[in-house]
Amino acid sequence: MPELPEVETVMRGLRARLEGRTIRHARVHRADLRWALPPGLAAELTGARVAGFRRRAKYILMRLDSGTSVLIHLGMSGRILIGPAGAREVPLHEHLTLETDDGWRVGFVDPRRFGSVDLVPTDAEDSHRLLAGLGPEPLEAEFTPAVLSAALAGRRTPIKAALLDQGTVAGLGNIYVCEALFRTAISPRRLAGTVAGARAVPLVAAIKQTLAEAIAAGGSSLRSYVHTDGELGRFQLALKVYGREGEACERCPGPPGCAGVRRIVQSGRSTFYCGRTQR
DNA sequence: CAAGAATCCTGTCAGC
DNA sequence: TGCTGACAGGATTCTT
Repeated sequence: MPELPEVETVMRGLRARLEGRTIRHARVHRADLRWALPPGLAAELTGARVAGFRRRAKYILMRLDSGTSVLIHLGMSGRILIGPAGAREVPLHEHLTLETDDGWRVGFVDPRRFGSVDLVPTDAEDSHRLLAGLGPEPLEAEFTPAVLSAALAGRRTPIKAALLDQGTVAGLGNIYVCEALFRTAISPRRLAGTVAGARAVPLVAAIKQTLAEAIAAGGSSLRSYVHTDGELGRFQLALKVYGREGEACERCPGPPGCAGVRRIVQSGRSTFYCGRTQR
């Protein structure tokens, strides 16, 4: 749900509210998420001072002064709600609530419970089993055409599936893979191995641009996803193909040349693309 | 080994 | 209005 730009936006919202603050109370309302919340979570958080934040792929890491980091994954439907402390009612599907020393409450809300929260030593964050297999960060300098080419070479899965694989590049999801492939006019059905080499150059650029623009717009925000401040992201207005089945593709004059944006299913997920210009 | 399907869970929306 | 089925931003685990 939240992909890299949404997670980045949420992480920045948390940083603005929590960095440097002390957590006065922490309470777990429900522990059976994708993975069970660690039994010591509330105790670890209570009284801790928040040192800082970091994002890796679609994960948020909240570093505590104690030397422990809180690893947060929003799954498909996870959100962070921030408001003034003191409300007596726990919002529906809020599984974890924090209260800060300066009077704010921060809630982790996740109806589908595909998200998770875990603890990891700050000096070994990247060794956590959920982070250990991740590919390069797409917005960092380490993500180059040569690196992507090496990851795609020889693979016979569709490029769509290869880019959704977090070991190829970390943080892309269904929306931004569709958008980046549209921008580079690469068919989502093309075998990944054939994108290694020359085609990887514009693809890397398009991935970086698409993600950067989405972050600048505060994410895409379809349906349930809401920012920490409760506002909806604006990037959905800029989506060219995702969720636009049947609409005219902006590169095509329309029928009879192009039937508009198509939707197909690849490995169980919807793919949106232009059948005429994406080859 | 690698690729695709099944799976976890709840909410929403379209169609009848 | 109410019911039913399809579908949803993810990522692991199970089957071919």
